[in-house]
Amino acid sequence: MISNIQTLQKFYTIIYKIPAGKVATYGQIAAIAGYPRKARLVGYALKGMGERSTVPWYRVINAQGKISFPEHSEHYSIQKTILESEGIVFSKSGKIDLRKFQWEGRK
DNA sequence: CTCGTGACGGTAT
DNA sequence: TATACCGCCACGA
Repeated sequence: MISNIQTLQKFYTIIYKIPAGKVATYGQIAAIAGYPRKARLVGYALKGMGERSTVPWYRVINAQGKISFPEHSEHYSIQKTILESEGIVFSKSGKIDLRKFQWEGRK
């Protein structure tokens, strides 16, 4: 957990804005929140939130266009399934084409 | 206080 | 395209 509640709220608020059918990267969320180069904080924020949270964490992926979980883990399959149900397409190598699906978010 | 560890990312090779 | 490194930084042992 991150002690700075303000920062957490900022991250969550931004993530809530990602529309279905689009994805954003950890670094992108951090940058929009005003914390460029602090992508890891976003990962920590999501890791620390409970299962019951309604934050669409599954719409956040890494800058390589891939899911940041081991390919055979439970989390991985859940995230991939949800994203595909929203229209996101995965390539053979498990990558998402950010040119097509990345959310062009702004503050 | 030091160290290892990440739901990360940019650069170099 | 694939590794390897390094910067970054909250946390916990």
